[in-house]
Amino acid sequence: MEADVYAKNCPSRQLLDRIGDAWSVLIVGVLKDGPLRYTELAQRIPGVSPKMLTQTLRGLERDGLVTRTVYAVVPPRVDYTLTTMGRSLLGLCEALKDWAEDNIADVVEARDAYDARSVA
Amino acid sequence: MEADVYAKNCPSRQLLDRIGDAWSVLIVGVLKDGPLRYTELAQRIPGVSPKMLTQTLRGLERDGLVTRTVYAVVPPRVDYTLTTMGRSLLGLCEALKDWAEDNIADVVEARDAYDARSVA
DNA sequence: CGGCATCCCCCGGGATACTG
DNA sequence: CAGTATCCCGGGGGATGCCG
Repeated sequence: MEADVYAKNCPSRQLLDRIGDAWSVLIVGVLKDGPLRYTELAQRIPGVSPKMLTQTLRGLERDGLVTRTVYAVVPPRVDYTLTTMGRSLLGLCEALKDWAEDNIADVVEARDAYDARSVA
Repeated sequence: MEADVYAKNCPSRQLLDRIGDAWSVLIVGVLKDGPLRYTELAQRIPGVSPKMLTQTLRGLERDGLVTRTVYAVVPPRVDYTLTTMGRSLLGLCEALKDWAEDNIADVVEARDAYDARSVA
């Protein structure tokens, strides 16, 4: 299989979009220690709307990165877990997260410098 | 510096968006072997519109990941190069690209299975 | 609890055309 | 060559409200 993200119509480009999506990265990252319920996910990812949370989870499930388990109890309980493929993405997500956190200071500085230049 | 992508208002989230952006990943990846001109970039990234190319390059430049060098010649010549920080992203971009290309087959399969289930 | 439906607004981003 | 300018459409994504 010769997938090539530099090929215009290669589906691997869509995949790049998915794993680049900030919500996806955050969700995968937060699932690293085990299954979480819908509400727990919402709590650990401040700022995510119910809509985006559901939507992103559905996408991850469809792509085989996350498993959705429904328990037939009252009140309802739904667990989300990483699949094997999802777990293979963990390293990348953490690296992404670490890089962002390590370099944000320099980036902010670069932005200020750039913006100051534009004004002048 | 305590950056935390899981903090709602931390600028590192914006950074996550930037390095997650597919165009950014592709541009950084294609610059790994050295400087390229605007047109060369356009050629090596099929499907990118002039607008998105310029816009993404400006963003990368502003964030201090790419250097833009203008030569005062006719016809005009502009080179784009990775900065040191930009180069520090290279490993990540390649890992992203590799993961996408390695796993797209499984993902497509998972999607088909998921969609078949929905129809039924 | 864990959603899905709806409304609605904003803007990302493609296509096209023009300029220094 | 390396953009900028303009138009325009689709959809991303927030807010709200309802259901099993």
